Amino acid sequence: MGRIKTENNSSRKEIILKKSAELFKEKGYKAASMRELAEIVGVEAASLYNHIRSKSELLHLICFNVATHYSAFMDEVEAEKSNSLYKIEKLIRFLIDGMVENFEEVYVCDREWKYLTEPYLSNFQAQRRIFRKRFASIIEEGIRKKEIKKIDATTAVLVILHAISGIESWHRSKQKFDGKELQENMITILVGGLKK
Amino acid sequence: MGRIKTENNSSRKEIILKKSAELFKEKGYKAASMRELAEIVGVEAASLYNHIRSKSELLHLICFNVATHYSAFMDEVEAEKSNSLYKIEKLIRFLIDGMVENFEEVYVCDREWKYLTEPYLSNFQAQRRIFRKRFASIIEEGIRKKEIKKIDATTAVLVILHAISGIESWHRSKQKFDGKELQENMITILVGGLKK
DNA sequence: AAAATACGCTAACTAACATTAGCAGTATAA
DNA sequence: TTATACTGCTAATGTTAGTTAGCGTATTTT
Repeated sequence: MGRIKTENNSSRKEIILKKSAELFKEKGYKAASMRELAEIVGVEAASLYNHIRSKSELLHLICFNVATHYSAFMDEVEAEKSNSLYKIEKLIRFLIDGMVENFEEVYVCDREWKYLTEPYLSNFQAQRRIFRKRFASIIEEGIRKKEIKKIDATTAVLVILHAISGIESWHRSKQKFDGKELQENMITILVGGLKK
Repeated sequence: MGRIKTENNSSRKEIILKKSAELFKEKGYKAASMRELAEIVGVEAASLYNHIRSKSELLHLICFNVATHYSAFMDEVEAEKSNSLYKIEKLIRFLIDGMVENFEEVYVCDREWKYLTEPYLSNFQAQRRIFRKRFASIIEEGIRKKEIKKIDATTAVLVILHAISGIESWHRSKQKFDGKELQENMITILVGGLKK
């Protein structure tokens, strides 16, 4: 078939990874086959294994890339000296940006992580739990400081995260799509719903 | 193995359907196998086919049960003579109730519908599109009547629906769980975010 | 230029999958 | 009680899956 084109200093493995995220997003991890992936990449299925260890390696690379990215941003936000509502707004904007820019990876991480194998599965779940707890702490801080309504912080986190991960439907319905406008609308609804 | 117990006037087919929803929810449609389902039901895999036509029939029965249920409730709400915010609150409560009471079916309908086969797939997508449009119309009506902030109604629908479908995480984190409290928190955040 | 490594190919393997055929026992209705 | 439909079983079929082995060619390194 010919070899994988390796342009703009991304390795062959990175190309496979990127294409696999697109495929996993479209078909779902289980329904996506290595033969399909190979065809997209422009190579025979067996050739993929010169670059990757297994199908499941692709999934866990995708998931942990996203998780690490999220965790790093949370570090930044926590370090900041500003009120809780602003921190939350910043988080929401970051998450929406991530959804818009790295759509496939984030989507796969959100919806397909359950097919991770041990020990990655447990590790991933732990990271996710921690992220949510840190998010909830910021909300609780806001409630204590009377910036935010008295609500259950866990539920609020859940509402925010799932509202954002739902952006995929948006993607499908409007092809030309204004990330900024989306952000402003969601901030209005979500931050508006929290503000006292 | 023995035959399927058919207690409290539910047919064998209904038992299989119920169990399949649980299995599809836990493993995902593609990853769930008929052999697993058979074992759960207490029978050999081949025996299932005395009651159902195929694996995919199970999925489309689940999805269309939910879709029909949703559509019927939307009829009710639209017929009502009340302000938009109240209608929206009613819809949100209904959707949360559905998520809490028929958890598996709703979850599967939400996350696994893409594995429907034609012509069911197109049909389902159409029904879903219509439901969302009707929901958005109620929000737009509220905006016109100045009950609701000036936001993009489509985005608002998306935020609400995905926030609710995210209740699954809740399910996992707290086993003993108060549906009413969840409802009040979500109404506060979501309706609060819309109200002018 | 020679040696070593990277890469892609064909062919094959094993496992799991949904589903069907055909047969036997069991409940139901005549 | 006999006939009919129902329900379950074993065995088998055809597909598709992920992955490996082994070989040849291209590229990179020495």
